[in-house]
Amino acid sequence: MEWANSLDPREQERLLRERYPHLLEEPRREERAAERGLPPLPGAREGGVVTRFAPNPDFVIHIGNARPAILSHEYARMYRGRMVLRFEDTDPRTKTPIREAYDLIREDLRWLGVRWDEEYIQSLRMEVFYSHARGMLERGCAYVDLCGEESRELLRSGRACHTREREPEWQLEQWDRMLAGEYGEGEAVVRVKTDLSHPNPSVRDWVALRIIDTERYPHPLVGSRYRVWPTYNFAVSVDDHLMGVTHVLRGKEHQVNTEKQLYVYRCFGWEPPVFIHFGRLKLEGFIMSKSKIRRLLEENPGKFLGYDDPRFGTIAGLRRRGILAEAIRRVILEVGVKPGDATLSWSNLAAVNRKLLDAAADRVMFVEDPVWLEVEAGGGCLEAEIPYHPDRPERRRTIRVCSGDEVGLTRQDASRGEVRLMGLGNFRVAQGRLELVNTSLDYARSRRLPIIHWTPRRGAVPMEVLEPVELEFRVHRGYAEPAILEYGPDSRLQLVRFGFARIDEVASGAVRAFYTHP
RNA sequence: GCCGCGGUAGUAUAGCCCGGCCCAGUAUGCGGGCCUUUCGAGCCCGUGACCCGGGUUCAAAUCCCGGCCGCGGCACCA
Repeated sequence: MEWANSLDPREQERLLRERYPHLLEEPRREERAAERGLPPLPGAREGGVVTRFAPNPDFVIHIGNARPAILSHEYARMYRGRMVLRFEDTDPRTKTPIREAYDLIREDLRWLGVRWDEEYIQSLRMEVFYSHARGMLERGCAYVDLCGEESRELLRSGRACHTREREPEWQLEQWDRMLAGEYGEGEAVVRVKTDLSHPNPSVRDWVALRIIDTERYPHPLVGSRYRVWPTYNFAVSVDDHLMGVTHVLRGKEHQVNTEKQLYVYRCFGWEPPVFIHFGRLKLEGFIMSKSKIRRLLEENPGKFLGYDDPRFGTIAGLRRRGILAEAIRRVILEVGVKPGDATLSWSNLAAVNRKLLDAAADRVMFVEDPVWLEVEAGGGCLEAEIPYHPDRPERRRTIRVCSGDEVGLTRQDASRGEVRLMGLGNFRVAQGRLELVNTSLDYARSRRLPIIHWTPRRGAVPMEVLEPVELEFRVHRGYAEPAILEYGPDSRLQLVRFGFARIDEVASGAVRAFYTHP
């Protein structure tokens, strides 16, 4: 084994091919297995799958929300079905939608590669919910509860408001009164008749529609046009059916909601979709919670950059840090639809991202906290021709360095004695100077000289790389070689021997970037 | 507290439905080597897991029972 390890990889492969050709077949089969994506969807048939992603536009989405979005999209595509995007904005009071969030969510989804075929906004479909509320009342599946607070007590002990027993005509009359604005908040609600002895009290005669004073809490899209609003469970049931949704993929926090929603399907005689609930998805070391992020933003003005701060687990934050959409897709597809919770490790996401980035990102030299040393090259000049990417040697820049010029090295490299400056030549560090030994690469190899990154002082660009560490930034200050100015914001680079980074801002000749990962 | 759902290496996942091919596969991490004008990538080797306890069985990660732990829900939120 030791012998085999000491061989050149090419030699290893050659020997393998010669002696054990069947072993080389093996990886290909495994590779195919690894690419086999999601498990089949129960009850799915080609062309007959409709999925949906239904966010509340009260904030941007995070990587946990990306799971249902990506999975829904992926399954719809897998079966050549459709995907619906539906904004669930039916609570202008406690989960007030934000006007900008609709677009921010669309943008995040598009960036993630999620394509939807239809889009709906629930606050624009109020008449649909009203007519179905009427339908429920007509059929005796629901009633108008006029008991207010008392109902909660009643329901807790398996009883209900006396209006539950009234006939449909009476219910419809009350319903019209609700719509006419004759009742205030809390005075009248429409409840769905369920099993009053259901073990979960919240399921017992759950509320389908309630009154919200939109004069006080206007909705960002429809203002105070409506006072009667459907609850999540009612709106979802109606819409999922009307939109032909066949498969609902959502987190397990919705398990109980599924039970509630089934009452609506039963009332109308609709066939319910297949419900699939999966566990929570967290990203190690990141804050994902809407409320927490909002609080941090409010309580520390100036400390955070916004909802897309790279220290947050929002899609926008990960994007700003330099994570690629494809990396997020891959890890989410790998996690799949298990009911258990999953905590993505950062190193795992980083590894997937690195693999993708490595093929694409140009290599540029950035020297943190440089030591400037004067070059002594026998009075002459040297030119370093360095490819931007090892796989594309034809694209390269030239850096010219003459005797008397200064170049910057990291403190550590400057204390090494003899080094090879990448692309330039071999130098001895002595008395604060860099003395040229020769330019032979073979020499550097035979002496096993460290091959290091560097920057000329002339034209060096001040650069700051911000590395997210929990809720802080570790700031790396230094200088990058002049070529960095060829890249604008949103460029993703590999800073040689430092790590991957995404340029966030280039202002007055200085660059600010975020450290993505090693 | 009540209801529901889960527990495979540091992390994620395969296998569990239909017990043997699993002294458990893969990815990532970690350790080492080779290669390479990067401490990156690639290649090779190694490392490390079936929550615990009973039971059924010739045979259990897989089936049954009990326990422990984790998560979710218990809104006129979504």
